[in-house]
Amino acid sequence: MVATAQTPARRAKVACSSCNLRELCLPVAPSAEAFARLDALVELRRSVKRGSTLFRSGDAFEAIYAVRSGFFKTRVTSPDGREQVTGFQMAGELLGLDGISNDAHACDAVAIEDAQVCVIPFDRLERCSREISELQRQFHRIMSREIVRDHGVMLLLGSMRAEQRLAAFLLNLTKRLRARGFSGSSLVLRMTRQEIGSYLGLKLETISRTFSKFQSDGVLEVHQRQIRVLDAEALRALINDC
Amino acid sequence: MVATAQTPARRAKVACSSCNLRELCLPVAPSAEAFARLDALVELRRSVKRGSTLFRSGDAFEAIYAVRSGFFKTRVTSPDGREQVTGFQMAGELLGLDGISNDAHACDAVAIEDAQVCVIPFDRLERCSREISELQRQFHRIMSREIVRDHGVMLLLGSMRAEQRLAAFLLNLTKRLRARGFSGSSLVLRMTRQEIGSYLGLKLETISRTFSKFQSDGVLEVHQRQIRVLDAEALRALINDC
DNA sequence: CGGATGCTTGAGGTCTATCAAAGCGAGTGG
DNA sequence: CCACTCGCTTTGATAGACCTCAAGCATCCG
Repeated sequence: MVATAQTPARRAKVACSSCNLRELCLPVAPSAEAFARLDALVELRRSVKRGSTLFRSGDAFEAIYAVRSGFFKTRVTSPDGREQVTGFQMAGELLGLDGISNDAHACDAVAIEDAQVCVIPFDRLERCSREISELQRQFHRIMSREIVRDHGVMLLLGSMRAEQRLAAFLLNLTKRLRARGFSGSSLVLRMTRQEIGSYLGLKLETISRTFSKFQSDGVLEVHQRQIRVLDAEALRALINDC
Repeated sequence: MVATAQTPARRAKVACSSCNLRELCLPVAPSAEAFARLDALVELRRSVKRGSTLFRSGDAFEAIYAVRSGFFKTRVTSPDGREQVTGFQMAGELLGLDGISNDAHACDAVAIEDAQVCVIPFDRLERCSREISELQRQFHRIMSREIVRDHGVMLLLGSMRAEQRLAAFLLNLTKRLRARGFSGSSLVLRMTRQEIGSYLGLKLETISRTFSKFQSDGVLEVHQRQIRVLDAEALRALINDC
């Protein structure tokens, strides 16, 4: 591992007010005055090399993180080593909310490609959100959105079959990519079949087979991790019909 | 439906400071001054008859609710009518956090036995938590705990088999009952096999069969909804060993 | 008492997991 | 530059867990 791989800090100029992700991220500031205060929120950035962790279950909770670039997965592990991917995070999304409850992180956050995050010290965020009610509201919204998202995953895991799960996964992914200015019909998966499978409660072979089926049905074009969505409507129909 | 079934309000004297659930609930107030302010948080109580809803998906979000007595389930429903129970809530637990994200509730909360809740208007809670940092922190802890809990359910749904799921469910239930002063070795289920099954991603027949297996293994004694845990260690072993 | 609701149990079917082998692609070192 | 290796993916054959369908039983309540 190279020395720079884990560089914990980089004193680059950090300013939420001029960040092109601010529409998607934590700080929705209404007034100029609020924005000025917000810029003090983020202390520094941190780079995380592909394959290494931003934090691990059990680590002391100090800060939450906003993904600036790259891609993460979060996972929980049971005592006996069962592993479950609980989510994939891309630019503008927050990591670490699980740590608040016990002052210690409850999952691992692993970069699945080289990434950079903004470090938001949590005590500072709480202090700030006591003074800027819009920030407080936005933070609450984001936590709530995470809860709603998790409920959606529970619905998926509890009641859908393999094809429906993968369809839902792809539609969710393309929606988030589209929100970031990508086409949404053509995408490169950043995660392995195994990671997708873990997230969806399926085995990697099942993911692979389902991709193949979608391809032979003319719904997708699949070349390894290169995916082209040919018939998004068919994916949507899978979920909404029976 | 009876007129009293949906009685929206009851102007009983409501005071968190003298509530016997305060250890489990939202308001952990450190100072007497803080407690005085907290008592203004809860506006009123509301009774919910068994089978009727506290709120439904789509309802405008105004308040969160603390269960004072009774038992709730929350459920999400997909467009095509698939239903997933996302949780069971007992005294001292909060309901409605899902509504913050969109100013509208994202799930249904159904009383599965006659219940009473404290209504906590959300704007008031936010205002209050801007002034009492301990309340703010506690509220954040509770939201975070909900996220961590959901991740645990995802692990369960994504990687456990029927026996393990039911074992985990029972252990969770007895733990929460014990925290409320009940024995934990003997309990009465408030929910049907179907509701348990929905929560665990299984069919009611599978729940029934698994109960029967636990009984023939000498782990449980089952008489309909009357459950006696004979060998909690065996349940724990099911989850922790492969 | 009789109907409604929920629970139990059986038999057979389906979906997904498991095990196994081969193919592809990217990166490495000779 | 090519051969090699390693990680990831694809595909097949088989097995197992859970679902589906169906019937009968228990419990509650008007």
